[in-house]
Amino acid sequence: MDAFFASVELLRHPELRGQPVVVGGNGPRGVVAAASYEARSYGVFSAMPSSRAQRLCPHAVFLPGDHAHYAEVSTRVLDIFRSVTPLVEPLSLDEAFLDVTGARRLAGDGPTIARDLRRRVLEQEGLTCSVGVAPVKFLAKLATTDAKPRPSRQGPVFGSGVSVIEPGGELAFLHPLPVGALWGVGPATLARLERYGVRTVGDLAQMPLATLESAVGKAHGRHLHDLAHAVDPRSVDPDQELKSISHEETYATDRFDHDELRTEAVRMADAVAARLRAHGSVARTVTIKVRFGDFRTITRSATPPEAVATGPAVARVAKDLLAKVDVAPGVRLLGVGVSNLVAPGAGGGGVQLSLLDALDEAPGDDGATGPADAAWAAATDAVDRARERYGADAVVPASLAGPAGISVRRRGDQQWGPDQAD
DNA sequence: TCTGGGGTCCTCTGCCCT
DNA sequence: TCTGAGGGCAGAGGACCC
Repeated sequence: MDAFFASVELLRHPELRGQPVVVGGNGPRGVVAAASYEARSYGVFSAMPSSRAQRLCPHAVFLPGDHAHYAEVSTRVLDIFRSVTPLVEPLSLDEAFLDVTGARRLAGDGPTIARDLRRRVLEQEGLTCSVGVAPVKFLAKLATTDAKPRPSRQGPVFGSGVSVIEPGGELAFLHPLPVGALWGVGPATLARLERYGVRTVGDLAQMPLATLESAVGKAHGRHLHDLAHAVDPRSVDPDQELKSISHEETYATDRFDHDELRTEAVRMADAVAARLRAHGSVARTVTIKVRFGDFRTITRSATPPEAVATGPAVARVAKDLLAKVDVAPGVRLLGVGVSNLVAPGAGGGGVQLSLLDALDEAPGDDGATGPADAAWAAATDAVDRARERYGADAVVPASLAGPAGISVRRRGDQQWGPDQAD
């Protein structure tokens, strides 16, 4: 999708058409999530600090972003894709790979399907998208970039919207590109490759595999070597397994108080655990992430004997980890995550619950005393049902519910940085 | 200048066990 | 009993992606 979040906002705010529109965090630590092509012509791009975007384009309209709405639109667009082929692998809210090999008899060749999809997305959702057609995944991705509109001083320059790499034409397309265009070549890898005089993908293709492996590591080197020769054995996988779930937040001002951070950890653990249960999994590993005021970032993780799935259980481990962190320098960001996901009761990490545990420890409000998971199993189930019916804030950990109540942030509520008043 | 949130994958290191 | 090698695993961090 082209400038997806900004384009969706323009559908809701048609009066803003033709103006530079920026979606993202508006606070001092916010970043740009998406910029319309008008804004891009001023040098505003995704992931740029909002403060810088404001300096570059002071008359731009800044919108806070609405993750839930974008997810809804994304689901409808994916439905359009799935009407052509079941082999749709979403990459993010605004990108997906489609394997249309089996659809060609009914729907036409790749370029025909691409043009048809573009037309239908525009007709049904009012959004433009760009499509790359190629024999392998990473080339399709590069072709998509090639098909996208380009910002210019005079406004966006629209291309055909469809870029095709025919079988046999892979290397002719690939080798003139800058090596940074390859997936997996970020700033660090680029710097290393430049030391070897590698500028283009063609340069990379000529580099001996052993040299490349010693430059960037074995696995990464082999991978880049394959890509430079247009080799990409990955298939389109519509059932990608989720590996981890996390929730992190940057604060508008640094936090120094351990108790306050503990409460924050409980809130995040609750949100993560809710998503974990919605996914039908339990987790073996809990990780916390702490970013200090000087941007130094540490992670601490633990794999308790029993897998966890409830807010109090995740919070218990997170708080144990947090207790060992010196927060005196000031905490800019705190995060709680779970990984090593397994099915409930699966080997090596089922949630083994003991009645003695339940009797031993009275359920606390925030897991501070280590409430037994057994006692929480039925309650957690009820909490999930209540939230499903009455909203995410219907039931919250007691430690978070002050006299005036509290708004519990959920996924995407603060996707692009803290608010001004946060 | 100042640098979000949610992910995946890889590498390195230290520890434990054989 | 001690020591070193090697494998497996957990933990930590880096790099990268959208």
